[in-house]
Amino acid sequence: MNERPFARVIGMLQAAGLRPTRQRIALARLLFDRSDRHATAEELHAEADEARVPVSLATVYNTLHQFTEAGLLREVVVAPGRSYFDTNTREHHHFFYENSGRIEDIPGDAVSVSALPQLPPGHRLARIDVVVRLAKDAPEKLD
Amino acid sequence: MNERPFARVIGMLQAAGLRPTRQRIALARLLFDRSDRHATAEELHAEADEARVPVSLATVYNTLHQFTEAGLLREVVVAPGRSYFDTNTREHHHFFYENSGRIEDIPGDAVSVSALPQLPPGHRLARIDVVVRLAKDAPEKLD
DNA sequence: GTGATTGCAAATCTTTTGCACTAAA
DNA sequence: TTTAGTGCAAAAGATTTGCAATCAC
Repeated sequence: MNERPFARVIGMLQAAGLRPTRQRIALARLLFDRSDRHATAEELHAEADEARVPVSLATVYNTLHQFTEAGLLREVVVAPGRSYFDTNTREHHHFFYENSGRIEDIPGDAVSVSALPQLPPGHRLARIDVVVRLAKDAPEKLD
Repeated sequence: MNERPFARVIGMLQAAGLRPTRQRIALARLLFDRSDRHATAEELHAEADEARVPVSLATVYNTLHQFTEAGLLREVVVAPGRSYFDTNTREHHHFFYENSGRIEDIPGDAVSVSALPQLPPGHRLARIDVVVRLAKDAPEKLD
């Protein structure tokens, strides 16, 4: 196997102040080798198993949150009962396919908020999330 | 007490095709006697108990979903692990106070989406949700 | 009466936690 | 070594479901 990806990922972890352990390296590779990824903990756990890197689900959860705190991921909440973790941490928004539960980035600034409301006193803007919810169009169309 | 509210609420339920049972009437009154309400199932259940109308938590959940399907409520997802039900079903958006977990309507069209992205084929727009996430103001002013 | 609705408790699902064990520095 | 990180299994929430009892029509 080549080791370029390992090196990149190890550097990324160290830069974030996270010890590059076997499981963190494996999860980071799965997450960041593809951009604009929206993974749930469960999905990532399954992928790790398939990739022959056994990691406990608890560690997947811990790791996702550590990555999020370190700014490597962004947590996206669009559906009740589960969180998605987005490898795209730049400012952007999402399509949400209500039928399949899939999330997808809205490219570039194809959507933007036109006017900012007056913020309540004592508060600052943390982030604006725009979710464009999509339903299946016609009776016979698939997702 | 007075029975105007009962009549209004019973009519609302019947119009929605829901049999006006004691617990649905009680929950509807709690929900709709105040506008722009954002209740969680747990909160509403507690309120019902306080109002001396014992309703099981399961029924609260069922009722909230029935009301939502009937178009009387709108489910809002902003934080992992819990759903809010909004009595305002018109097009509008939300402030989310990250510290307290509170939701608040953004008045009028103080916020609006400027440009709609091209929708993926086979899909139609179900809804656009804009969440303006607020954090407590920092001691020092940043930019 | 008859079918819709409710309540309860158990079941599910996602996520978190406590703690002994293991591995990175 | 020493300390951070991991795994497991149990716990914690939030939500749902199965089914007998109850209520609206």
